[in-house]
Amino acid sequence: MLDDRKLDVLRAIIEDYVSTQEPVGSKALVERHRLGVSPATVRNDMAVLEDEGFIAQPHTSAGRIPTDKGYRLFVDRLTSVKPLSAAERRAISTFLEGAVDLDDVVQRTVRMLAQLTRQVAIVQYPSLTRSTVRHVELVTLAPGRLLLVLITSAGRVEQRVIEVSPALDDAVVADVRARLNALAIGQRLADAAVNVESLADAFDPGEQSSVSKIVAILVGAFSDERSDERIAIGGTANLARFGEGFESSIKPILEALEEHVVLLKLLGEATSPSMMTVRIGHELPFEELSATSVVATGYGPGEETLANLGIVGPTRMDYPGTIAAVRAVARYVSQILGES
Amino acid sequence: MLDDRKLDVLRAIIEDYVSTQEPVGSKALVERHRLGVSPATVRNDMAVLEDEGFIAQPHTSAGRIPTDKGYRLFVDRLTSVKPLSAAERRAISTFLEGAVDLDDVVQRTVRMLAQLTRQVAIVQYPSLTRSTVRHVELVTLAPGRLLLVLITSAGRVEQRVIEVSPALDDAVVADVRARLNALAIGQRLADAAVNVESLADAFDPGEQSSVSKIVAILVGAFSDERSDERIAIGGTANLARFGEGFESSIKPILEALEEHVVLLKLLGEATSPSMMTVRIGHELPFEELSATSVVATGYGPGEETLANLGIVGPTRMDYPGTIAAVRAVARYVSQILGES
DNA sequence: ACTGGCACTCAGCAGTGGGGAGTGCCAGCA
DNA sequence: TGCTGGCACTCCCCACTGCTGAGTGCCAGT
Repeated sequence: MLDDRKLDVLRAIIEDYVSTQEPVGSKALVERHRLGVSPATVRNDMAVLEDEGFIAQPHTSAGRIPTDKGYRLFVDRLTSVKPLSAAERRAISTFLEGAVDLDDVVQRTVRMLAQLTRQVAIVQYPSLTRSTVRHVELVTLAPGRLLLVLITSAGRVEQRVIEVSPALDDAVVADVRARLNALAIGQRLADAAVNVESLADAFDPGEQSSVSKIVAILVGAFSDERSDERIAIGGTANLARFGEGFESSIKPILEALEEHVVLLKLLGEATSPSMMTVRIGHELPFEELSATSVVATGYGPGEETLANLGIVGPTRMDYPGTIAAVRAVARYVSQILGES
Repeated sequence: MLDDRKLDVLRAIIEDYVSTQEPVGSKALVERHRLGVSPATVRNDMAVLEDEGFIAQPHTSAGRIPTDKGYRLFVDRLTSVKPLSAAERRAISTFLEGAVDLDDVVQRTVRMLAQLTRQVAIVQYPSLTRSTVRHVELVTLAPGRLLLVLITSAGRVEQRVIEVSPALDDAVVADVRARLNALAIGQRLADAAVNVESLADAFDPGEQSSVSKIVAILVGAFSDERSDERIAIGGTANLARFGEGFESSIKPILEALEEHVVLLKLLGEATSPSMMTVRIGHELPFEELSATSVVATGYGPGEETLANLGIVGPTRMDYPGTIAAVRAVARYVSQILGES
């Protein structure tokens, strides 16, 4: 039904439309691509493609534009990943190497991604709940006032100030600290939460209430859902560049960018670093984003996925290039996280 | 030269223009405002105002719109702050009270500000260099691998991982920690940096190199300029709402929002919490932002200014309402920071 | 000093009429 | 059977036109 030439025609239409942003006609097609057939033949093919729903006409006597279904076929079957240039790879790697802490890694990543793809980039901070405990620190700031610091394998640091009464004496604090670390280090946060739960039992009755408060707050930090929602965004200025009939989509996108919950839904379920998720137009779970596509993937050291990153742009985008860029950035940042 | 009625006319023009976003004519003016004179008289006044540069005509036979100079006169002399409603005050206070840490305070503030003003809100994180040291903590993660945590009076926490060789023994680490705190607590960061500088001299030759590395990194953290550039942004979706001939300004604004250095310049020099800075159109140091105004102020406990916050919006904005909202939010957040 | 009246200007809008890009279909040819 | 050239048709886009109405500046009168 769809022979090779028809697929070629579809590919050519998408390529032209993406670069010119204008409906493409049969004549222009044969001129720009060596299809080896006449415009009339292409017209027949186009009619079939239109029947099948891969392309559409904005109005009679205009060229064709790809539909979401057309793009879908294109990314699934007509696309070969085009590797980044050596210069680009070098740029990514040196730029990311320069990061000094996790925050910096994320900021640099989002910048890099926005720059490479010329789209709006989104990077989720490494998930707390999915990483392991590297260290727990407990410090007396003042009598009865403690600072709890939690450091995870991905380099994230969370801190909480705790007021306890009665105040704990330094030796007890040291003891609590040692026991907490013994129970938690190397564990996934969820498991660590379970492990430390009954720690207070080991202490004198007079200290138990204070210790349980510490434990409660630590468990709270271990399982804080909110902290999984931290996100960095970059390249919003690219929104203005999309232009040409995309204006009406800018508002919903800006709104989505403000709502981190929506964003997380856009990035989608965590996928392994080697899997790319591409969702096109109406495939997204939001009506207003029907002119928008999302390209996302997971990242994290090894095959373990700590969080997602990706880009948001118009359905009319350069999928092969974008996919390659997202993948490359995900790999580099995974590597950086693995080293530290 | 500019009698009271002319000023009334200017005020009326600005009010109407801000609410309708359309050039306002003499007839419409006398209908909507009880000026007590005829359109013809108003026309004469308008001619004078135009000569003086306070208003302009987009084209002959159109109404007048205010110029930047007109807005300037308006905010300087024709405006009385309009207090927020009790409900708004209550909303601000309860919403900000709920914050759990500094990050949360800043996030909530920027949200609140965006919501109240319906503009793009910007909040600078409390300056590191301008606050004082609350606590310095030094923790051994592994032999030769230390974690340095710096807590400031505003609740900011910075951490650094330090590799030292030879490894320091726990007793020495405790000693360094105690001395650092003795020298730094309560000091402004810049002073603390000076104080700790020569700490290494007090240690054995074998330990000196490691200790000086710690000191160097701490001093680096004390005086890290980059960290003064941390900024939170909210309400970008409001950009889409400005609409109507403002589209061309969206791109420069989005670009400015990406460049934190530019943003800081927009927020301007730190002003005391009781001073408002209003910069209108061409008064801003960026050509491309000539259709944009910035309303900003400082915030921080007492009269001490830790950082700035403000909003960015079209020159055509409701200045009295916006100024009131920015001021109110700045006061509340200052209060919250003072409590903790 | 203010007002009513009047002539003038000009953006915006609706209506009009080519021009051109693109299509669908058909008959002819390999 | 599949490709091609030709042709009639559709309809967006653009430039042009004329009209309307809001708004102005000016002047003479109170």
